[in-house]
Amino acid sequence: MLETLSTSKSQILDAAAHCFMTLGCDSASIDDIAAHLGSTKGRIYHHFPSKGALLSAVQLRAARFTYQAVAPVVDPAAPPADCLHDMSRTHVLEVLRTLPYHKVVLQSYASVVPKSPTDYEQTLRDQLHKEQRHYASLFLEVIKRGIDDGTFAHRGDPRVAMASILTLLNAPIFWYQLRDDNSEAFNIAVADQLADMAVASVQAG
Amino acid sequence: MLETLSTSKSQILDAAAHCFMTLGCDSASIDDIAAHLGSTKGRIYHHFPSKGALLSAVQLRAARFTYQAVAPVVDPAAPPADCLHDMSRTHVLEVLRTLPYHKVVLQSYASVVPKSPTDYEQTLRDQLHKEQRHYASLFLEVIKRGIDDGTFAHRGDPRVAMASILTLLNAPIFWYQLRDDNSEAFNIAVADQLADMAVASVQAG
Amino acid sequence: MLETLSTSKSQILDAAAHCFMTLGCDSASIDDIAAHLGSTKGRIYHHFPSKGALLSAVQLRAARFTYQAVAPVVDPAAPPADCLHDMSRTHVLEVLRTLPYHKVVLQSYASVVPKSPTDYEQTLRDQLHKEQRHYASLFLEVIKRGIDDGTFAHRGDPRVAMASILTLLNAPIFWYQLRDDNSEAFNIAVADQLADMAVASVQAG
Amino acid sequence: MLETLSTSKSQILDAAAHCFMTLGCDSASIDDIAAHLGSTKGRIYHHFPSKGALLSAVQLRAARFTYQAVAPVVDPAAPPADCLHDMSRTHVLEVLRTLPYHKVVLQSYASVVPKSPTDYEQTLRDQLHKEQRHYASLFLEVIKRGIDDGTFAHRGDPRVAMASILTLLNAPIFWYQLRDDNSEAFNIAVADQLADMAVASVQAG
DNA sequence: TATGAATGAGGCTTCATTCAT
DNA sequence: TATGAATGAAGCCTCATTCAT
Repeated sequence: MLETLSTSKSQILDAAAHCFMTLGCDSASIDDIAAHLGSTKGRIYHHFPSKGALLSAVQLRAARFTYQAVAPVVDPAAPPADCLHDMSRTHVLEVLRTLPYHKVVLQSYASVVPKSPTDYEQTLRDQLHKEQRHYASLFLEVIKRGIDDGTFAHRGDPRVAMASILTLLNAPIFWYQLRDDNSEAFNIAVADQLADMAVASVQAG
Repeated sequence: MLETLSTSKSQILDAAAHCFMTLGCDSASIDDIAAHLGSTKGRIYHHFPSKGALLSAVQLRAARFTYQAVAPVVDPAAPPADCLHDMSRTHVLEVLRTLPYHKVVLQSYASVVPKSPTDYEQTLRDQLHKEQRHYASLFLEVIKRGIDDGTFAHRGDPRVAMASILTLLNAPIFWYQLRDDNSEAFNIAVADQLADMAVASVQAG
Repeated sequence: MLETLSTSKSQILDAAAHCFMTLGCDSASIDDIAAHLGSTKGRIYHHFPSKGALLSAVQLRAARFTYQAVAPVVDPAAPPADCLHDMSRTHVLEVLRTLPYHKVVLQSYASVVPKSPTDYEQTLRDQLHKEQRHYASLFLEVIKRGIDDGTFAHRGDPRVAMASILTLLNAPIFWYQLRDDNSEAFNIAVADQLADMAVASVQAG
Repeated sequence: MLETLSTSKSQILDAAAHCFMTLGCDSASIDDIAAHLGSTKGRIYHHFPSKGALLSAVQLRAARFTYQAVAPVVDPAAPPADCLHDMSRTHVLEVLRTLPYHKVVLQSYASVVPKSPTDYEQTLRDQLHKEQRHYASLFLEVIKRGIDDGTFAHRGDPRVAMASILTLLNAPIFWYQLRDDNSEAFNIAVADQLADMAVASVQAG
């Protein structure tokens, strides 16, 4: 399931993520991506059967970036508030590190099903949604645990809380600008501030 | 500045918002919108000079929906926590009421500058950004006021807090499904839960 | 045949000639002409049944401008060289005076039959060609007279000579720029130079 | 600068020249040209980025046809009258040989700047004007030489004389009909008559 | 594996024209 | 007489995709 990617495939995915981010998923053409790679589109079509498949591959990689970063810090034995804080902080840092991929995911969250997806593309999309749900469940579990032990307030639907926290943690996708002078210290400060807010937003009064 | 729209223009905007939401800003074609209207695209081009201008008009309307709902409940004399709660609750309710428009705004937040915008389109986009900044400043002011009087915690940059809260309040855009059975009670429950979380996320520990 | 035009019609023709000249016969739209008039296209359609009819009316007026200027100076009793010189000089001066109209004629000389002309439009075009042939015959007659009496050289086909001379006299259409500082003296100098060249080009060596 | 064209590009240019000539620069559609080629418009857009670029390429080729024919007969050592006669005769013969291309040039002389030219299109147009000016200078030089040595009359501006002669030599573009029975003898007769007229038009009385 | 030519469907836009008022 | 809304046909151009090499 988590097969490693060839160098060529990985290069193509980076270029695709960059172009999808910069120009938009729909506006970026296969030619744009090929130009960014310094080759022709034939190369892309040898590795990915269609534009939709390429897009899904980018989104899948984005999901796996955060999963692989956050999963190790999940600790069912730790106090829920501490655990949620660690997970949140790690999530934000990873999102900032691999921003283009997550900007692409955002665009497709907003958008909708393609007009006529291939079977293969549909399979990829199903796989993506499955992994996204699994990742979200990591956050849902810790929140439920906190509600059960009284750490977190019991307000409305826990799934709404989870979705809202994940959205809050993704907020930098909207305003963070990739620059050369983005110091690691700045990223950490942002991650800490958002993790604090995330925990506070569900903490019992 | 807030000129009223002719009936024909307003109908076109509603249809455009619906199609942009359903099919995506890029995928939705002018023909799709015309078909939804039951007329020809000539009608659309008689009122809007380009697809980009139509999109900007939808986004501008979205910004004005929330502004006109929230501005009246801003009360500089009220305690910051109460004020922020009222504003948040009102914001969420208005977003749920006019969801298609805000889904469109989300998509264009994610996306990027069009490849070659007209001068006129650029003007519309500038106007939109100006009104969006003005709206955001309403939230920034109350947050600053709360930090100053000790109600809210002083964590990092207040602008990051403001942006994160607005993103959190917009979270239903990602998961809320328009249905016939969406009771007003459900909307109010969601709005209360999110307003609670928003205030808690910045409240002093 | 030479019915006088109403003021409104004449204004429309001037605007049309200006737009056709500036933007090109095909590129200039009825809206462009209406905008130049400061009204809407309805006004144009009240006076001219179609764009083709409007174009033909402009061309017809151009033909009549030169005819009405040159016809009076045709003098079958004068020496052919003198007569041709007077006609040529007068032609050039009139062309410079009513340049927009003649630029339009040039464009349609170059271009070709419209794809599907109306009967009415075809009638207008036939009328135009008839008047153009009649005007050309004035020049052909004096050239033939000069060849007969030995003033002019007998080289090849007299009709080729006539066509070439008319083209030479119209040459300023290609390079003359309408400006505020085009003095009458300048126009006269150009007219004299071209009339000299025209006569010399056929004069017996 | 004078790169050779691929076979495919050259075929496309021939078809374009023919269609532009037959139907007019504006009326001829890319589909018309593709139909004339027996292929799809995709093929044309693979080689030329826009209709304007295609038009400019045709015009550039026209300019180079006459330049490459006339440049070899320019002889600064020859008597001006002889030199001008040879150049004129050669020009006319070449124009008759490659008539479609020159009819296209005529149309665009008459017409005007496109409404919103691309940078690339503007570059092509500048290149064209540069080569046209250079070609015209060949004629201007010999005329000046004739005026200096007394062969040619000194009437007005030499540049007006040059422009008028070139226009006179291009006159057949207006009336010459491409037919199967256009004998070479006929072309030569026309070229001789026009060259005679051209030289006579500037000869000292 | 990669390229360059070619296709064909579809989208945006323009515009002459008509019509109700 | 003039306007403003609306239509429908057509044109330019883009682009994902295929194929021969």
